[in-house]
Amino acid sequence: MKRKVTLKQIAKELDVSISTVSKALRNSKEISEDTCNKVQAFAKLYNYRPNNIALSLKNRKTKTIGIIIPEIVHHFFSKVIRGIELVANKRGYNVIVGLSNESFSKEVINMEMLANGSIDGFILSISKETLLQQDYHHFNETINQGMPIVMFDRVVNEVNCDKVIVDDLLGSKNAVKKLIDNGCKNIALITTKDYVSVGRLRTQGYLEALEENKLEPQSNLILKIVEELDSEDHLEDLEAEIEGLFRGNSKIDGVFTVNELYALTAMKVARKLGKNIPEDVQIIGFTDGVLSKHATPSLTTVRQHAQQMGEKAAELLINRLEAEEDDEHYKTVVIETKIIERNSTK
Amino acid sequence: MKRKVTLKQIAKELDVSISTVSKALRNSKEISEDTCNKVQAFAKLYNYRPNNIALSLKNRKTKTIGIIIPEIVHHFFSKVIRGIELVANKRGYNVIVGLSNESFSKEVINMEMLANGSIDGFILSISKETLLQQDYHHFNETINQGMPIVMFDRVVNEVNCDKVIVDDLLGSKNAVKKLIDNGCKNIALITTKDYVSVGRLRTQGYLEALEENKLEPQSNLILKIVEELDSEDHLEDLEAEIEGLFRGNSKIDGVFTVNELYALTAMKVARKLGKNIPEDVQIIGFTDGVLSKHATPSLTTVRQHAQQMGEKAAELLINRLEAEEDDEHYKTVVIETKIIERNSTK
DNA sequence: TGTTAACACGAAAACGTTTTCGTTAAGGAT
DNA sequence: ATCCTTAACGAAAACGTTTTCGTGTTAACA
Repeated sequence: MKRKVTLKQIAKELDVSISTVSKALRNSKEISEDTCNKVQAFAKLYNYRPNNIALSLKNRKTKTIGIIIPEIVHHFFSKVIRGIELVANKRGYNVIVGLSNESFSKEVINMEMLANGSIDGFILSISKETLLQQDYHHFNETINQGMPIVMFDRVVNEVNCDKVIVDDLLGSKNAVKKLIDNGCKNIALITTKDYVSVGRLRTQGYLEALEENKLEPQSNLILKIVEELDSEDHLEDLEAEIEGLFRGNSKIDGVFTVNELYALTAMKVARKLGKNIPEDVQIIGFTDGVLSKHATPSLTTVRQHAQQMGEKAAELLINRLEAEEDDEHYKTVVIETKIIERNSTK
Repeated sequence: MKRKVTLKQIAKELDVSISTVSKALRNSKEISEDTCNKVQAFAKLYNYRPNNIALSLKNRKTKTIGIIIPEIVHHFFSKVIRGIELVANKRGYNVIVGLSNESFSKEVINMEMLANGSIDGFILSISKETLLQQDYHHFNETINQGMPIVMFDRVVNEVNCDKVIVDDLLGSKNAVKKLIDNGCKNIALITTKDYVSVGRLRTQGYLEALEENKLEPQSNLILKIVEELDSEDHLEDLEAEIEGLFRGNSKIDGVFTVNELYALTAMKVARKLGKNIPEDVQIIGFTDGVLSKHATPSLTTVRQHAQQMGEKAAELLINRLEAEEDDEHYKTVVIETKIIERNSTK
């Protein structure tokens, strides 16, 4: 087992100084061609690679991006990571991942672990608990220490930084419009509680679409799911809630949901109640994940371009990291959504 | 914007030496109580945190684990990551992710980037291209340089290291046995080409189950899909292939597939051909992902316990990293599979 | 012969820690 | 008055780089 070889060892072996070795490897013209060749040959032979940690310490930058997301077993977030990784690697950066698991304290701890020199900047999406508590001091402190942050998807006005978001409002509005254009008169909304910003915005899009089409919003058509039911373990409860919605309103002929799972469950319930999709009820879900494409019938969805979001976020961060002077002007990039028509709508 | 404060700055400010500050912060009894308090108060005020990079350089360990996986937008791999992250964080390690994208060269490059000091050890699953080329020198070189590797799922005998695998053979065998017990006489297999080790093993399990039950394997019941059709973009081609399988053999009453997607597609095709599931055809898929649970009918699967695999892999790696003397004896941990019965079987 | 310039290289600082090994002064023992 | 111990602290090395600034040698030139 041969340990990694260092400049010092090469220097000793070749009986020159460390500086000479370093310069020779970088083809400095201070060093004679002879010595250069000798050093390079030796380095190649022993497979010399500069130690990243030493370089990081010296350069005061790590060429590493920290990602904090609430959950990784999730199509949307893993696609974002892929996008980040793609451009990060292309530009010579590594990516280090922390999971907040939707918990405030894990988010804080993870950020603290990484902020102490391990990374150059953050790309993150805020955990639900943090959104609920509205405590954003850890973000602002990090930024104050000179470490840039780019937020995506779940963002917040209280923090001044670059952001990448989907146009939740417009995306939802267009989806609901589509249902209206397709002839739906009684469109139900299945959404989350309002403190999740994306839930709130998508709800707003729903309402605006109704309003623009002179449809009266009816409170008994709107179902706000408490977050506990989101987990895979409470599918029956979720199903029961949605069944309640349908039973309470037999005229429902369209459903818009803020995520895939709600949409699939709604389809399941509708079928169970003897309704045909899309003939009797048309359904559109926000978030285009794996489930939608393979559902029966396949689900019409609002695609978010998750990978593109990741790419954009990485670009914003790296540009800022490599900018000469720091730009106090923070951008918010809006990624357009797109309706993917499948078989759950006419 | 206040930059991160260092020992040197504290020392200067308090007019003591760097050593004194360092010791005071660690409550060394070499330092008077008075000085200790003063230093600690100052450090707290300025929110001093030791620089991880400097510590890494000094200690010659980074407390960071490198993960290389072929693909992150994949339920199985993201669950493994979650498992790794879980125990890594618990034991004070961070996790840095590299994606090989199933490419040999990206795998090599990613490993080289991380191996030069950024991490203490690897957890990885081999890319398809690497498996195809059977070139494992980068793994062995890494290990030779003293950096431990733990492989999971896609492993290979040519590399001597700790491994965590699912019992693909037994899992498949049991699944096929179940189909046989349920009355199936003509069981089709939809698998991948043999160079993917898991595909090969699962195929073998299928064959053994048949053999043990005195059923003759029929080559026209076995469909080996070329990897290109795996992607989401070639769903129709995949469908066509599977339809060919069914049309070529109308007596098929059971199907075992090596992944979820094949299973779902098989269900789709069967339905299209007027067959009822599970009455006419029963289906079991390997890999218990999101699709299975939400399919219609829901899919009976072989669960792999991906998160548990990640946890185990992380344990193995960290134990080795923190072991006093290095143990030349490498373990292979086998994670038991479990059949999750749903509605695609009787 | 003396001055200068080019060449080839080395010493040392710096990045931020921790730790070993002094060093100084005070105080007690003899 | 001398010796020894102890408390409290500082200097310096080490981790592995890069880079700035010497420095010595040689050759060219007046």
